[in-house]
Amino acid sequence: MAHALTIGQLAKATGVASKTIRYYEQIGVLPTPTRSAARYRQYDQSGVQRLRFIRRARSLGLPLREIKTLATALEGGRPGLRPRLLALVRQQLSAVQHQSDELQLLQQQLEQVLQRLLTSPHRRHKDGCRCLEVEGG
Amino acid sequence: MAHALTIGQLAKATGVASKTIRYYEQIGVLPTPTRSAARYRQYDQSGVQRLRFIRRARSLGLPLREIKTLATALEGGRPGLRPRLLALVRQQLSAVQHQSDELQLLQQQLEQVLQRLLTSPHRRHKDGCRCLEVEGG
DNA sequence: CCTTGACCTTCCAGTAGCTGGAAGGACTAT
DNA sequence: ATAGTCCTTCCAGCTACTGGAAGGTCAAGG
Repeated sequence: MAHALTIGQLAKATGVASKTIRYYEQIGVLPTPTRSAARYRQYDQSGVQRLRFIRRARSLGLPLREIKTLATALEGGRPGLRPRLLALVRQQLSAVQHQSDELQLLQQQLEQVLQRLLTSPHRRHKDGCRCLEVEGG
Repeated sequence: MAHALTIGQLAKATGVASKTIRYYEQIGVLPTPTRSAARYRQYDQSGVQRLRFIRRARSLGLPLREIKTLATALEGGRPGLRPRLLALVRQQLSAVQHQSDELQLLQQQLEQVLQRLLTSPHRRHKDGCRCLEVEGG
């Protein structure tokens, strides 16, 4: 095979650790590649493409379970990919917005705690430590 | 023992599942409680306090490993608690801010993908699917 | 006394997405 | 031949729980 990549070369080309690539294969997110005589994995450009797709999806926060479905549909050129992807992205977007709200609340609470720790006198905590208490917590 | 709570009652009082309480005990975040003749766990008000402290810390995103240290120091009334707590909270705050930035970027990327999915024509993906590509991704 | 149902006990296993390490084979350069 | 770096497999661990099986306990009702 011309231009066949070993797992290490694929790892370098994509910035994904070899371990992670094997793991993706193990759980079926990546297809099993061909092997050399010495049982080394051999990848080509389509392997690079697929791995890049997976990482983009991961970086958007999609779970591997979903990515597996998507990537398989993609490989097979099956229809219904776009609606599924659309639904997933929308869902992910609202999850992210929710998470963002939570994180903002968390930040406020942490700032509150920080202020209290900095300003309140050094009193003993006999009745349980209230030093982490927050409004609405 | 007067006012001894079973694990289920503690669970109700704090809103933490019994399973989780046993888990906290198992990893040493909660101390081993006294037992009744039938080996039922017996909790008192200090158990409630400590569990509440743990949940507040968890809700601030602190890892159980750190909480274990804090809670133990708290129990023993050991000094150096405040500086440690202060450091942890500051650290957590900056982690949260970082996460918040990432989340915001993620949101933009998702919106970008969503727009593309909605507006671009339905073309075939022969050279790998670029439908998830984003600026700076 | 016996049963029913809700509680409690322990232990084992699984979740998500990797990461680390051990033990051994393969390839390259000297 | 040997050193060093790659590759292989498998097993274990991480976080913070959660689910389930198999069995003991307790209070109430018939």
